[in-house]
Amino acid sequence: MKISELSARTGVTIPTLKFYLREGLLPQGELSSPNQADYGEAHVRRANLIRALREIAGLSIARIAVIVQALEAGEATYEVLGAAVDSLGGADAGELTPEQEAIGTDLDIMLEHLGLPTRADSLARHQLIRAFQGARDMLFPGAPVEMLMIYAQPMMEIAKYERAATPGLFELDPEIAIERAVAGLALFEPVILAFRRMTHEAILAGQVGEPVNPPKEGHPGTPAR
Amino acid sequence: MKISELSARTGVTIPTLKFYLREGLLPQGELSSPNQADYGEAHVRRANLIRALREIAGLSIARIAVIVQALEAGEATYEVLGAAVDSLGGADAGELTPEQEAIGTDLDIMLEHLGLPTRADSLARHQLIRAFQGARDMLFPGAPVEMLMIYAQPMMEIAKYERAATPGLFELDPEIAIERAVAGLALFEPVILAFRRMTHEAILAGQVGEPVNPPKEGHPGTPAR
DNA sequence: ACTATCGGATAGTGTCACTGTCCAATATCT
DNA sequence: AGATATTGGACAGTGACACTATCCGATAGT
Repeated sequence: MKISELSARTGVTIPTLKFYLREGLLPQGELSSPNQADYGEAHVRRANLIRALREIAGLSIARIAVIVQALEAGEATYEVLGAAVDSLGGADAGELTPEQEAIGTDLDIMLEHLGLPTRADSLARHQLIRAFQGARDMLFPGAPVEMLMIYAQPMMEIAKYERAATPGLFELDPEIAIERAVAGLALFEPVILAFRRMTHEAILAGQVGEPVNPPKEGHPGTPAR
Repeated sequence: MKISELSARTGVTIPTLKFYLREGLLPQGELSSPNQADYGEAHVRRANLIRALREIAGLSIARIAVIVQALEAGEATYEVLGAAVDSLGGADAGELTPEQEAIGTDLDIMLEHLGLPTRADSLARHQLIRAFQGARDMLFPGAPVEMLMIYAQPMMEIAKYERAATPGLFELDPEIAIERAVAGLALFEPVILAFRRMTHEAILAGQVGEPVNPPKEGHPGTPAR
């Protein structure tokens, strides 16, 4: 397929597709003549992934490039997902202050209790440390990392449910599997945050304490009470 | 205090403070003479709030301005929090497509089951609809909104625990209470997302299925199993 | 008196994510 | 075959954004 068809299939304009090609987000098409290239389904999927990561997850082109390069390098699935995890949430690799290192030490203990191992070079860990420090200093000075348990346990549950909800993932083409894993990681983040925000708004409006109607049965999720 | 001291207290440079004053994010100081203004503790708190919303929550100046103007107008607490909820997550007020309206109808039913009322003009609802549509179309075409139950219930639980963890909130100066509520809403978002990302990475690395160590007892959060 | 700092106004900077224009070389239609 | 449209590629331009820099005349502190 030619670029105009790729544009029509994805809803991305031709100049923008050319920009993505230049930036290496989209692999080059196969040249059939000096000025004719052929694009395939992989390009359609990739273009959709890029748009989703940009518009829904809000990632910068530079961060998407990191993820895409990991994908492109044909790295092991968990390495690509590691790149995605590091890119989401937008922290850089700067050094931690001594105070942040101390938080990190406590955090590692908590993570071990939770059975949640962490790469030594995990940027997500840095992001977590910095975000916790910022939130704590502003809102709960001196609070220990254990206060994060109220977040860690439900989020781990969510992740496990999500994994359980996509059982056949690795029977797919590995490239597709990785793209789906990355997309799932990024695209449900706004959904998750929206529920928390809406709940807080409702609580403050005095409209939610305990649920008015008991939660439906049979749904996965946090068991009622 | 003068601007240089405000700068020293908050770590924000003087040109940036001047910029925030120009943009109306920071209220003007009290002029004691044509070229001397006096800033107080409220300015320190406000500057810290602005930096936190910018750097940790990643909000744009324009969105912070909306929140601050609601604060400034002395509106009721839940209205200010509503402005914050609408500003976080970065959706604009554009119209929904018919397909999105249909999702919205289903969503409203689900929210009612959950006992989670929603403002008619809630931008968070729009954000949720759009994010769900994007994620669904890319990953689970045709899936019903009920799939969001696995997110809704844990997030509602988290919000309720958070509220329970700050019992004295409204015995504070209302302005401080609102600032804390807004900050808490925004600043823990990266924390929440980090735990989900880290868990997915660990699951994919094959290191997490059921927790290696049983969760500690006595912690709030999703009960173990 | 004199240096430093002040508030305020205006202009400039760097980054980001596109977007526009131009070109010669095909492709496609008639 | 000829006319028209489209292609890939290079490169310049745009508009939004979040600051920074510079200048000014007026005070504050010593």
